[in-house]
Amino acid sequence: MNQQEAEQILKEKHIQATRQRITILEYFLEHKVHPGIEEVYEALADRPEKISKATVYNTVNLFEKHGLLKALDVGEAYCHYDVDMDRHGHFHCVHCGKIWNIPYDPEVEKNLPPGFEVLDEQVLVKGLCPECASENSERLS
Amino acid sequence: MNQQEAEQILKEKHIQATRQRITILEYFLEHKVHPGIEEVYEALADRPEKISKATVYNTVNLFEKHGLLKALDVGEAYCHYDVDMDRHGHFHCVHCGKIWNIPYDPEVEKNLPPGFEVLDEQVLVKGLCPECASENSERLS
DNA sequence: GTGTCTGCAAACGATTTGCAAATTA
DNA sequence: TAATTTGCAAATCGTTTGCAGACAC
Repeated sequence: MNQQEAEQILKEKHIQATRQRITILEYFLEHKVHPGIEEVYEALADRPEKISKATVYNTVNLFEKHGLLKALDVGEAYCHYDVDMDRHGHFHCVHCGKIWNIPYDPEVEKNLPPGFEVLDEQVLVKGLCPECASENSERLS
Repeated sequence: MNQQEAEQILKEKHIQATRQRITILEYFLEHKVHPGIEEVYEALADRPEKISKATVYNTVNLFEKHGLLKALDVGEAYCHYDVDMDRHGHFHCVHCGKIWNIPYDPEVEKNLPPGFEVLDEQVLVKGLCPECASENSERLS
């Protein structure tokens, strides 16, 4: 089902729908929780249609250029990617490393001096997720 | 003047005030507009007290750990650093690469589900600065 | 004097790239 | 068949690290 959806999306964007590109986009559609390159590569390694890491990199860059994905850099060594293009921010737990989507109000642009043209905005909050926060307070008590 | 200020700050933070650390912190205090490692290194290369790039890296990491600086990743290959620890966001011009400080209202936390503990937040807007935006519209007309 | 910091060069790790073989239309 | 894409391995580049000598206290 996602296979066909992925192929359809690629055709709409006028991106040649190769086996590898369909598989990678399908993976992103099924795993919207911000995978990294390594994660995509590992996940697809055991499939019959083997995909090299260079292809994962090139494909993800291509997708980003066409607006199918957004890079999400939380300060780790590598980058995460996000297929969800709706406006939302991210919460990054500095303890367990998990990333959550969070809502935020559209107020950034109203504070911008005139003349600036907005193309994209990112809101990133770092801290402790509920689980890690409670672990932490237990340790202290 | 900044020399003494830098030394003072280091002592307050209980960081051993070496010649290199004072020089690097002094540079950041004089250049708050988000320098990168390379920029700091190049700027201090002609000074009598030569500073290796490894030391710039180690020192900046040390400063960050002690809360003197914040890393600012706008998606370029390398990182920028910001000594201004007051709450503010950044505007990154994707055309000329310049970075501006911008204000934003504190509304992120109120949208956060309960249990999340905030340590830091970053607001990054990408787009065209007034200069590049007008250049761009001229080209189109 | 003793422990910490610096500089150098080598190591590292994520990402990109050149090119021949494979795949797509 | 012609043009594009893939896979591999090598290259790239920002950053980290090991270690001997230099410096701070």
